[in-house]
Amino acid sequence: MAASELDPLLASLSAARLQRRAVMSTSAERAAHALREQVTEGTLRSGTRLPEVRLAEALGVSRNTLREALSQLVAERILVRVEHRGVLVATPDTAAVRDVYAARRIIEPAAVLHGPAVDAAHLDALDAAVREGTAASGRGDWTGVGSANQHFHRAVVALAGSERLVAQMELLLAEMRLFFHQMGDPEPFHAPYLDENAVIAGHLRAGRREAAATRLAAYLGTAEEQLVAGFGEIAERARTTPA
Amino acid sequence: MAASELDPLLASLSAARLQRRAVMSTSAERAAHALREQVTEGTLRSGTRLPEVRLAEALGVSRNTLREALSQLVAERILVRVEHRGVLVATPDTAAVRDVYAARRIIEPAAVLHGPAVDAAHLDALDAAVREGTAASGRGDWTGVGSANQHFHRAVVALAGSERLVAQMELLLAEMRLFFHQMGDPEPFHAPYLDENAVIAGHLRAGRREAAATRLAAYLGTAEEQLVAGFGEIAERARTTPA
DNA sequence: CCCTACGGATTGTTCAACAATCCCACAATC
DNA sequence: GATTGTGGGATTGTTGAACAATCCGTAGGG
Repeated sequence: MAASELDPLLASLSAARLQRRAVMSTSAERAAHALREQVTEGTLRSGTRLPEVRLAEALGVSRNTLREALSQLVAERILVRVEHRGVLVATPDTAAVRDVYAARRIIEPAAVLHGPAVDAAHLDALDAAVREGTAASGRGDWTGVGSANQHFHRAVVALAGSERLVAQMELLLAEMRLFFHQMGDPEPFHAPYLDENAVIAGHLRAGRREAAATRLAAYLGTAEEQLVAGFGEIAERARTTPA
Repeated sequence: MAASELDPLLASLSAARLQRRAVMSTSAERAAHALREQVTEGTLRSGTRLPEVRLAEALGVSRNTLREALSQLVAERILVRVEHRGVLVATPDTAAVRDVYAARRIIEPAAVLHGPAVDAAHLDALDAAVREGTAASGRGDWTGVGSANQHFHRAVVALAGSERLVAQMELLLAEMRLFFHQMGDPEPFHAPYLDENAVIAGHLRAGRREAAATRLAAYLGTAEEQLVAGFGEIAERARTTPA
């Protein structure tokens, strides 16, 4: 009947409505988004307390609404809540680095090896992230390189074909931003991996999954050790120069 | 109506609230815990709406506190929030099953193969879960078998040595409970896997990681197909008997 | 130097209210 | 008869103010 003519239109309309909803969202989500950005950009540094009243005023929302936003970020491990003391920006330690990398070493190589969704779209996403990284590197924009790296690893996990796995990976990657912000000079933690990403993307495009997986696994191992060493230096400095 | 269906539940919730007060810290967490339990136990079925005022009264907390709890459960994918319509118990579909299993097929075999934490404590946890399952099966307690199964797979992922990965796995397993509650007869979805769990635990205790991993991967494949078939039947029934 | 009491600040939680939005039933229209 | 307005009621999103519980720094007292 005429309904079949109408169906695609109806579908596009309802899709547009959902999208508008997702963009506008509720004020709690907007507040959470703003805070998350401040933390991942490094404007809010690890350990800073977030007093509810002042923060609520600054964000233009009520305290109750703010608390919903804070709870969400606590669930994402970006913030930490201490009872009757408030929420603070999480301060990762060596154990956090080891834990995150233990998870990544399970997920990422397995996605590369066994992911069922190695198709054109996902390969293009990988290449796009690689290009984004080299472009940012050319500008000396190391924060940009960090974002590009994040996009690369999200694209890697997307090969598994699971929205949920990607969402969980994004939590790990957001926590990684906290790691980097604790390092002094970001360049040595990002620069060496630009070429690695390109090589891995090339392997995958050529169908050499095992090569890509082993390269990625090695990559994750050295990156972890480098970060742990960085945290060791921080601890050393804190020990020798007490407040 | 849905109201009369909800009432006895509300009563039981308010009864349990005194019990938990001493154990858990904040009342938002207590409320979230109580609700999560009701959903995973199957008392609250998929699709039921959770009106804020009545639920807040039943749990003995204010509406604002309840909203914090609901937000947390929404983040866990146990509940779904529709703007201006409220939160409902999530109703998974075939896509959700496929997505969850895509994630599990990445994480679990990799944890078995490459997990660095295959020590006595973790092997004991596996065996304990196996015993818990056979015991529950002996009582004909299929909900108990489901819990034991959940514990088994949590123990499998714990081999990876990452708290965060275990936490993420627990979200997937909680969502699995929703799948099972939509199936009519739980037995065929739990019984076949008791022996499999025992075999896998045995392989791991003997150091045969590859054998354990391949067995686990096959296991996950058949379980997924079985669940998808179950959901197909539900859809079929809904199509042939319209409301 | 250690302990303790005290006061201010912050959180945990509640309550009451209002606008925005959705749902449903009913009337009006073609 | 099916489709389209059109209230009215219920529910959510959000706010503001309030109070008790708890923490933290500080000032005395031993």
